Amino acid sequence: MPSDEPPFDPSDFLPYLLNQAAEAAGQDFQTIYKDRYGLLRTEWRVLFHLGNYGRMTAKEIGERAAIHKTKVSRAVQKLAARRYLTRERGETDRRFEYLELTATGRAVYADLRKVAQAYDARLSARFSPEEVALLRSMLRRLSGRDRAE
Amino acid sequence: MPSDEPPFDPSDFLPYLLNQAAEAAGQDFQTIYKDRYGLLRTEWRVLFHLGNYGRMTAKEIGERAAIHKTKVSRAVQKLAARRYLTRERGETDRRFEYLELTATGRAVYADLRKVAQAYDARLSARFSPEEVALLRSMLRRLSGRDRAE
DNA sequence: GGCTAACAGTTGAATTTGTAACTAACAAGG
DNA sequence: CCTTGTTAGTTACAAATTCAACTGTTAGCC
Repeated sequence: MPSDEPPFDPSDFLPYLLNQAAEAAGQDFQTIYKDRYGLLRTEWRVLFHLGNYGRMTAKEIGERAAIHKTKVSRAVQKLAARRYLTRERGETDRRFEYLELTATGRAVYADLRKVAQAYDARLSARFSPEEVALLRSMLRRLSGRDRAE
Repeated sequence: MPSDEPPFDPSDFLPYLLNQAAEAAGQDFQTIYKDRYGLLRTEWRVLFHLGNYGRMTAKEIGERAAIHKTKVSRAVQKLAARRYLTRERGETDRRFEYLELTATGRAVYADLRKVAQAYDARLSARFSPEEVALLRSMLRRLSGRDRAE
């Protein structure tokens, strides 16, 4: 016996829809970095941030990417074990560790970056440029990382 | 040393953006069903599907909501333990189990549904009706549940 | 019937994540 | 210096998720 009240399809519920879309959109790409380099999602993100912005600390990565520090910590450990990045203690403040991609790490980054761009283009191609632009801006606002609320 | 190539900010990458938005959008609501009824996300989803569409099997739920069968199985077990739903073996085919909310389950559903609707309205209010409509339709297409690709 | 394959759902072991407590390093005030 | 508080990062333990193998049941086909 469904409810008597006006239907409220779960698939109209924004958080639900966002989730479904995010999962579906990330699926194929996930298998690429997983199968090709054995990376986990967090690892891929950390790699991506370092590749794009260069040397930075774990804390910075966590803040920029909104990843919890324990996740960053574990991802960094795995990436370091694979020689994708090097860690260097801060000289003035020894609590920090400066992370930087190795040549290997940069090569992986460059490869995945290409794939990511192509993948993004493929997703975007399903809509008009204006639609995609609006989508991006709305998603940014929803994610609360855009100071425009 | 960031890459020499044109920047490709991770936060421009659609799967990434979708993920961030989904996480942010779901956060507050998650604490509601968690704190108020001790439900896990999957449990809440199963409850919602049964509340909205009425009696159905675990398999149907899994297909509609794109939840893996083991997740559904465990969610159903917890919901049954809390007497939120009843399970009934199919008479013609005893492999199936027909799931249905109890009065308690329906009450929980009704309450959460109200909250969800209000929550959705609050999220949507940040945009124009046209924008929200477009967002929903794009998300549906991305999630691949809309046969329009 | 009796064999095999397919299917709904469950369970167990291995991964992954989340929470909280922890270590090591610095900073500020006395 | 020596407390007290804060910060960057790690670790330990519990909770959740995944993957694969498993049970019980039905269907097809000889």
